Amino acid sequence: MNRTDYLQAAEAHCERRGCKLTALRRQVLELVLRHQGVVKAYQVLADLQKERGVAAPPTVYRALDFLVEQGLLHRVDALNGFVVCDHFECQHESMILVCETCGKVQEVDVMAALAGLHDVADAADFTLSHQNLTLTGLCKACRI
Amino acid sequence: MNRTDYLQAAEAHCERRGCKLTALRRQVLELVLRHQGVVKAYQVLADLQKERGVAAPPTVYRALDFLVEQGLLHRVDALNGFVVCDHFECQHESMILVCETCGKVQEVDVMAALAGLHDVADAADFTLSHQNLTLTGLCKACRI
DNA sequence: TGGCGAATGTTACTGTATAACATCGCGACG
DNA sequence: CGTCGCGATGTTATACAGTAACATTCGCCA
Ligand SMILES: [Zn+2]
Ligand SMILES: [Zn+2]
Ligand SMILES: [Zn+2]
Ligand SMILES: [Zn+2]
Repeated sequence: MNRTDYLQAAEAHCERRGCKLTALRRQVLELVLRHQGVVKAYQVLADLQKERGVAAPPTVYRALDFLVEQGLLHRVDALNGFVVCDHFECQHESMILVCETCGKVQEVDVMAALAGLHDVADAADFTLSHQNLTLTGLCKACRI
Repeated sequence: MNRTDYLQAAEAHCERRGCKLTALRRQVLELVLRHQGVVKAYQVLADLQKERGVAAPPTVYRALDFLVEQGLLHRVDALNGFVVCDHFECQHESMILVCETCGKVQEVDVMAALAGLHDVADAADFTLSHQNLTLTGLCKACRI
């Protein structure tokens, strides 16, 4: 899916969910899309300032929070960052693989594998919510 | 295992690994042990200041980093915090369950369940390192 | 047109983490 | 005994991350 299609789909997605991808939110989403991999809030803020002169942290945090809420981005706790989700339409829990060497990030589907974790949690009398797991390791290129 | 035994075991553990649980590191570990559940670095810093007057962030961060390195603590990224590991002797990957309501934390053993995640990562040409997963949900008490 | 609620702007602050450099303490070695 | 080296700790300053609180604007609807 190219960037334009993505943004259009994202807008429709928000619409369906009863909220609006405003100009600002869209702009922030575009800025995140321009990077590959994880982006930090203050990087987005800097980019935003380049485009519109002034901008303060709450502006970008509010937009990022919104986008995460809508499932367009995932937050990556281990890196204090955000990644674009390219299958926000389907209901899923995210599993994000972060290469320790090059920092590259990929999201994989993990529904099945999570079953095992749910079992373990059940055994501990704990009800899991939706997860956003970040796993670290080595990507193909860096494994050599 | 009571606190004294724990500290003694921790010291031996470090010794075996070729490094030393110095007085400062031991003091920080004790401070973490005094809390149940997740502790934040700046909480430890405040406690440390109460005990020895002055202390700056690097002092406590260095000690915490050391303890994590030795496997005595796990870092909980999602909360910017740390928890004591009470089975640091055995080789394990941690899975930490955090209740979204009361904030209570428990670590469970998860070796088996991780097999599924390793399979998924393999399929994505990714070699997992040791993991420190944080899963959120509701604990027994808060599920009602 | 006026009023309401959501979104955004603005200021100021709290919390989290690290860089860089100074100093200390202690064992190895001549 | 010095003194060299090195790991641990102290100190200062700053970078990075996130939020509270309040002001203002904007778009929609009565
Ligand atoms: Zn996703
Ligand atoms: Zn890599
Ligand atoms: Zn553990
Ligand atoms: Zn609970």
